[in-house]
Amino acid sequence: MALDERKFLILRAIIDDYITTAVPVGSRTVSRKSGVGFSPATIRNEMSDLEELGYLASPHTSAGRIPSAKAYRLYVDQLLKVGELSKEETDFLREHLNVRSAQVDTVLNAAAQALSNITQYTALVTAPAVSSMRIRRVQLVPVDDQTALMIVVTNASIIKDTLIRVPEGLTPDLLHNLSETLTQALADQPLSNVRQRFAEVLRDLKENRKLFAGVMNALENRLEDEEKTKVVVGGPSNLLHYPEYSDVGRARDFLSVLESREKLYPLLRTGGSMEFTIRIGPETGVPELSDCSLVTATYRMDDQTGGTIGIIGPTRMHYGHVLSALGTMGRLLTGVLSREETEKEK
Amino acid sequence: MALDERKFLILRAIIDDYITTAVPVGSRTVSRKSGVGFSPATIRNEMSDLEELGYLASPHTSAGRIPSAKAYRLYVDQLLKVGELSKEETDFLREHLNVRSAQVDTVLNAAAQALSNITQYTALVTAPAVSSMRIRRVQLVPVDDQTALMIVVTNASIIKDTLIRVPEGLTPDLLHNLSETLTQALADQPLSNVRQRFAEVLRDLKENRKLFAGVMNALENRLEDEEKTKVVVGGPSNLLHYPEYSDVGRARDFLSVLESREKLYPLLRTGGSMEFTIRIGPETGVPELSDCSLVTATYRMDDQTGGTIGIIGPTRMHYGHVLSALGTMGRLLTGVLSREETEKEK
DNA sequence: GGTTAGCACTCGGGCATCGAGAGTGCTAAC
DNA sequence: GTTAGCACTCTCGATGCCCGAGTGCTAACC
Repeated sequence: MALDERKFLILRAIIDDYITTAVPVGSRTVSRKSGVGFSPATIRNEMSDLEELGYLASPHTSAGRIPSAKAYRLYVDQLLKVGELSKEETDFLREHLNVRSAQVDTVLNAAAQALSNITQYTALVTAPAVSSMRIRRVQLVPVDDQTALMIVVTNASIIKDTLIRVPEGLTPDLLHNLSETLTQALADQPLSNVRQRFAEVLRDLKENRKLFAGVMNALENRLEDEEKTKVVVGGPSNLLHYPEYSDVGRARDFLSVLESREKLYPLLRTGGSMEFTIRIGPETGVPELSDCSLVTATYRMDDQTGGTIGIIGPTRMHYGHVLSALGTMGRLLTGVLSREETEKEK
Repeated sequence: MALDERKFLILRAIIDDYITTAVPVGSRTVSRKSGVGFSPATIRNEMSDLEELGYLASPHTSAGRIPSAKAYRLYVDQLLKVGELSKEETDFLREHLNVRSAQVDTVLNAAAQALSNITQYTALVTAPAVSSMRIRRVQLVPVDDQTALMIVVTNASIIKDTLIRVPEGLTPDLLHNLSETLTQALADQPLSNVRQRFAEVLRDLKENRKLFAGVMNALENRLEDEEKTKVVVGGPSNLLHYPEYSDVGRARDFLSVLESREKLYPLLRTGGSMEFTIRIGPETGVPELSDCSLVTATYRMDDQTGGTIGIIGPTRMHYGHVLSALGTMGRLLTGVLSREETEKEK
């Protein structure tokens, strides 16, 4: 059975109400709402239908009804009107993102903080994917006789650094020269090409072969590590405000998901080219999050997909507001991380 | 009134019991304990005295008694026997600390993780104080025409990096030379001396004065920032297991303290030269932590005080175990961070 | 005189009871 | 097709009650 106009209307009214109150909605409540000109009895019939169709559920006989995951799905797909963020809110986000330091880490932290503040849910932010970066420079810095620090400067001034072992007797000047060679070979390459380019360099090389191979290994390992690890969480305790988490057990479960990068990270792998991804309850695939929803968006870095930002909240979250907040933040982040030479820190 | 032998005995029995059960202790329970050869009635008299002296409190008439902060104070000062960690536990800590990466960040994270695991409380770890570090190298890496990345390599391979603005037209080679000059001037200096040394370098300098001044500013700002920010938290949700936090409101308050570096950091400023600092309940000075205790210890880096590690738990925490865990971890960290050339990553 | 048994008393937690309120589903009338 | 009415169900909060745990006091005991 397709849902007719009136069912949509009623369903939306119920969801809207439930999102703000977290209390099961009864027929009287819906009937009183503006825009619905029917008596409770009529509403009841419709609600009964909606329940049968799987959009509503009753916690028990004499409570009202609450929307099911299926209802939220419908809601975000068809009923949702995404508003713009208010001027104040946009300014709030922009301001919070305007940190002195140009360190990407700091920016991401600020972003998570701002998002969690503005939504009052929990924010997740991943670092830009390495695949979206290009190498600017590779620099080897001597640390002691046998160790050097390899520093990779990418666009957006992300730094990856690793200690590598070097043959003894390499002078700073020699390392500097090696750095130049490496930089020339690798500059402006996307990181995904590194292995290949490296192989070419290696082929043309006479001396220091071993060193270069070591550098390459270190580089690759480091990048893989990095890719997997970094998720910044903002406002983890925000969700404890909501009645969904008045039970400590649930709260603990939720928080322990946030502590485990392994569970968190897959959720933030961007699913295709969509601007937004919304996962409702069970759709997250994480049992502990079965009454949470996760909304993610991506930001870009120099026209490549950069990273993911997301909000976790109860399934009855304010999807509209969250979407617009993520949208705005995505644009802001894209701007900040891509600005390159356009702006300088003081 | 001084406490006689028997009062000590009884008080310890009560505290021991309460620490493991979290349930108010009655006279019968104490009497049944091994080592106490008195009837409940006698115990009652003593308990009554202890209450009058401020060591015990009764939640209400017909519950048992619970230890006061004063009692815990006495307990840790005089009654506590600090055991050694078991072989297994020591191995556990060592193993968890044995991470591939030599990055200090990673090590600190691992330490926090291991500590929270082994104690089942919440662990705090601060990065080594900048004052305890020495500069190994200063390196300027070109990023684009007007920007360079300044990298400071310190012992324990901590990296501080900042973008600075440079005059146009500086070639990589020139920057490299500048780096050499800086390194020679600053190498092996403790960071606290930097300003002074810098001034000397600056005096002898003819060209590039401005650039050097810029570098110096950037360096100092960066260091100050760093000092204030970094606190690694391990197992924040661990405390939610305890009945003290069966109320979500308390849990939220606690967690929000962990989220605020401002409240957290002062707690970890090491108070003097003590090996351990124990702050019980109100002694923390943070209202939200009034029924928590905080135990901290320090680790060293190259014979300087490095940073702080700490455990937050309920006031009825297993002080003995926590102390030995912190002691062991402190030694391990000191070892790892000071090993310098003694070991290399694969 | 310190120690202990006995006993009356107190208090909170658990449990059943009860009524109020909210909401439903059904039927019959509009 | 819509609505009013009504009986029914279920939760929630309040009330009262009992039980157990624990205390404090007194008097007896060693």
